[in-house]
Amino acid sequence: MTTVRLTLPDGSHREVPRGGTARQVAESIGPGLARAALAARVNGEIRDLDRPIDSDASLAILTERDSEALELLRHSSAHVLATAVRELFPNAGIGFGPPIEDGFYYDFQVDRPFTPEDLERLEAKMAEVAARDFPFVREVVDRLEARRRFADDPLKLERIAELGDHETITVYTDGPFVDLCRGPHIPRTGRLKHFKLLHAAGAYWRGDEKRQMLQRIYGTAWFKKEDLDAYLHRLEEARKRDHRVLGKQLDLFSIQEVVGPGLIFWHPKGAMVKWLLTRAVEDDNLRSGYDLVYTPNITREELFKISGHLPLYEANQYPAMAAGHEEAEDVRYRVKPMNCPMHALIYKGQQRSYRDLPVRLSEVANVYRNERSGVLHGLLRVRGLSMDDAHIFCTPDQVEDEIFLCLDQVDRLVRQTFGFELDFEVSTRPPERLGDEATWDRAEVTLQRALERKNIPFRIDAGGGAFYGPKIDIKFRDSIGRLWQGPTIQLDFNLPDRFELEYTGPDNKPHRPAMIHRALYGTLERFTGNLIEHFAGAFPVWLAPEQVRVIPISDAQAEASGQLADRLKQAGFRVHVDARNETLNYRIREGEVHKVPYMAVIGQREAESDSLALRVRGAGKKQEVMTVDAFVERLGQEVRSRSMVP
RNA sequence: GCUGACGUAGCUCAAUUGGCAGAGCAGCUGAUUUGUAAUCAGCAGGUUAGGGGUUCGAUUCCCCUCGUCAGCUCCA
Repeated sequence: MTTVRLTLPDGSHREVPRGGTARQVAESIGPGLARAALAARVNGEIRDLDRPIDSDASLAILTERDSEALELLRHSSAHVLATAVRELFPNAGIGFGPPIEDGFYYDFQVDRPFTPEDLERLEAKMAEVAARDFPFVREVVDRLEARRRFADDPLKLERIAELGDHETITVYTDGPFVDLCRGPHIPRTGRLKHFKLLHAAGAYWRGDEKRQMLQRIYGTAWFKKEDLDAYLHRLEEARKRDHRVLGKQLDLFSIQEVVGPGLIFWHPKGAMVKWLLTRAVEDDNLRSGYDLVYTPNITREELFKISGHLPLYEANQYPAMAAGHEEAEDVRYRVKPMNCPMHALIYKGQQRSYRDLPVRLSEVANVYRNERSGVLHGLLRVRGLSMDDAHIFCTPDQVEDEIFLCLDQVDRLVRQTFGFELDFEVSTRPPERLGDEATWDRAEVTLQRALERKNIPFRIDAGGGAFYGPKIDIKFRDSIGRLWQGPTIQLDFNLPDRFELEYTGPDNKPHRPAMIHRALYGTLERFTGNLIEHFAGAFPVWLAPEQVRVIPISDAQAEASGQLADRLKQAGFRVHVDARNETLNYRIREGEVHKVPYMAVIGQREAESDSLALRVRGAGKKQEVMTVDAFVERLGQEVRSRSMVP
């Protein structure tokens, strides 16, 4: 009898008969490991514990301590969910059921959508399936057999038809349920103990909105009860930092039903944050060699025909408006969804020499996009956007340097200033696009090479580019982990053609410039929303709408408090006095709840000594008494350096 | 846009099988003059998102519209 030699992670070796399993190895090491074993990593590939091993290999036994095991648990949980669904809804069609971050989902084709009561029943049924401790059994089948087994399930048949001829088709059985699945799985359903079904929602089959809508059930699963509880608690906590909740509590912004969804009212405090952010980016732009421009909010729609926005972007634009009084009736206007055509016109307005390039035009501009109603989301997805937009016109061989400049700005203004972790993605050509293939090839390569030269890791989002060019997208996470695109750097070799932009080269001949669209924050709306969640509403002092709240202990210090506030205002700080007829405790609490960075408490001692008792946000009772001059010095330093305090 | 859930005072939430719409906070008035996270009392606050229907009677049941939330699709 032949054996295979297995190398364990500690470098030791085990021999098992050819066709032996990882489970046997685990058993030979010890009963504890045998009980804990969930799967195996064989030559780097995760496999079922009971899958035979046919040749010498490296082998690691996976237990719940391995992160891969959690993914397996969730994938198996999805199968258990499907098992439960088939028990209660025998006719349900079975779609996809993958593990996802923190959980899993499964898509079903059912006669009616799932109700919250259905989810309760399904959860109970899942517990039952888990308790019966069915083994997950892997089986290799040929195409004919696969078709036969899933003959009554068109969704599965569609997937079988897509599998290549050389691909191994496997099915997994747990108790009464059989699924077409690549695996691997945990050994038995009994390992599933701590799970919860979270919600149901519609989801298009194959992610295609032209196809039928299936019903998706989301759930979460963990090895330990503490982990499940901690996760559910984390979801609750996240709700508290939701920018829509904080926006109301801190009176930053509102959205008014009479005016319409996706249109933001910036209240005084939110407007201050937005203004400070705008100043910061304009400041950086001017220092980085950009010029500032302002362009119209509406235009004859001819402009968007030239640019190609019509008809390619028309679904996202507001419909045309009738002509002004003195113009012919067939002249129609559009509100602008983007600034690029406007900036292209400024470029085109004069003869440009290669000596003038790059021309960098920046504008924090309001644009309006008719986003579909279901996608709107607080500040993170709106219809009226303030873009910190800019367009760079340069020679083709300046492109890479200009992209470096943009990446440096993003690093300085976004990563360093706010401590955001950045997540880079290159989005390539979409199905609906302008321009020829060679141009797209060149543009996509340019972007990737720029990131590689900067040693910035990135992912590829195939087909995610704009209609006029590929882009580097940079994403943020919101309070519950959803990704939102912030900064974007987009290459465009198409608009220069459509507007026939030119510069005169050293050869005294006309050349076509390249064009880069770029936004550092993305939009002020989305960026501010992300910032609110990032700081949980507690802005660093340079960004806080109210930096200092002066609190007299009693009426006797009201005048001294007013004078202190005036001095601080003269020094350029944002200050309010809270001399309301309330207890000191009440006013301190208000200041903390409203997340004011500093409270300056003025009692008799302070009033007499030109000093203040400083209470720092979040630091509790620990107060510091200092002179007014010392405080002004400290505050000024913190604001100038945009330091992340308190 | 699609699927589902939801919409009660400025905010957070109650209201039994369809039977007079309520509380806390915020607001206003008064008392209190406070040394670091909610002083006390009184007053006021509503076309129950909007419209239609069923009913003796609708916050409650049905239909339509608008909006919000979650997900899908789309996107900064």
